[in-house]
Amino acid sequence: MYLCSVMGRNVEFDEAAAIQKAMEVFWKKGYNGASLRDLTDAMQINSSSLYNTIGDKQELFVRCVQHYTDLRRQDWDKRLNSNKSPFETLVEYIHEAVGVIINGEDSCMAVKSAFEVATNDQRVKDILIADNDRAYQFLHDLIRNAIKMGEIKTDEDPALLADYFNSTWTGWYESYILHKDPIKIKRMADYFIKQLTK
Amino acid sequence: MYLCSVMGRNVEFDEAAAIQKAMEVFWKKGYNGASLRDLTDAMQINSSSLYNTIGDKQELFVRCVQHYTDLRRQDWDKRLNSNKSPFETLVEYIHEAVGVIINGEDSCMAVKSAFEVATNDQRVKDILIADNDRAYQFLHDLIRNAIKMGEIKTDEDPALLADYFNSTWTGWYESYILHKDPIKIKRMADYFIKQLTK
DNA sequence: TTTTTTTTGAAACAAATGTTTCAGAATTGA
DNA sequence: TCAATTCTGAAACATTTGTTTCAAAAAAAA
Repeated sequence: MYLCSVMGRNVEFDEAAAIQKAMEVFWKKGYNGASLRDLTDAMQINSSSLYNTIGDKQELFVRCVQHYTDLRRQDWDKRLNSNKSPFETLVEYIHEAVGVIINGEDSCMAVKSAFEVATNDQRVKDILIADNDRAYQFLHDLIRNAIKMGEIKTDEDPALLADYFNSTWTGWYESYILHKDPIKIKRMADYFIKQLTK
Repeated sequence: MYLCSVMGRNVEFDEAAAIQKAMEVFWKKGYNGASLRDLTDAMQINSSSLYNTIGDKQELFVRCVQHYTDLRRQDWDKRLNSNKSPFETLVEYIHEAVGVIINGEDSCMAVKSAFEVATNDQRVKDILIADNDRAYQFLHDLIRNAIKMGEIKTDEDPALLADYFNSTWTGWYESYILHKDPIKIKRMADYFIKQLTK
């Protein structure tokens, strides 16, 4: 991708940090709502540097979405490799995820991007599909293992339950944007957990 | 709002038809993605006419979202006033809604708008809240009456179930944008109905 | 008809958009 | 050290943006 070939000056700015900053702008304002000035201001670089190293606005957005989903992947991996039981891990995840919805101020970038640009930009769509598949895998593994270990008793297909929760999830964000009602989200989360255990 | 006071020329274009056209553009491209040229081209009016009768871009968008939610309200009213039983109405609605997700090509404008602009535009947010409340009412009425008539047996709170479905709903749109898998949506819908009946 | 008021169409508006240019600064290897 | 190469900053680029202007057209009331 970037070869520090033979000679010349080195890139001055921290690319990873710049992507992080750009991601925050896109996350908040959306793809069309974020201007290049917004972005370069936050990244603290000149547009010439941006176009030299990363590329145009679309390319930058792709990188930001990729970064966003990478962070999620890391979180899921960490949780899967903990020494807690599957069901414990699942419940903890759901509760923490509710916390993210309630305390976060900008909803979920993956969801926002799916609705705003996934239909127009195939590369973004592919990244979001991969992210969604990993979310599904995460839930599916936990539910399946919880059943195997007898923590959950259900005659329902774990694949269906994973799909169902994976999508249910999105609606909680919308609900919270409109109603800003933490209790409502918590009740729905509790209901979902209850469905698993009976 | 508009008084055909005493004298002068009449408005030439059909405002309702123009709003409908503008709505379709916003629906497809989003608020920031739709330019005034896009809009006036579709509406087949000059921008001076737009600014004279309706107002600026924000005002136009508000009217379009209002129009979108009006159409939904009409649909719910019609269904509530049918001579079918509550449960029958509910199941029919869910199935038709699945059909809209699967066959429609632009997801749901209310959902897209919630994620793109509800956090920035209080007027849009208020319209979407009212719409969401009506959707809740619709589901709540049907579930409550179905229980009363013995069509549904559940020890769960109808209010919770209505909330739950009302938000679940949104995730099915995202799922379909990414995976374009009709079976997946149908299975989730069937699972939801099954939850109600047992 | 004439007068009065309003809408329309085309053009123009300033500001903002995404992107490129290029001279000079900086860093590397020789 | 010097030559070679690359990055940076500021400015400029052509478009596109949302919005306004205004003369001409149209229609209602006098």
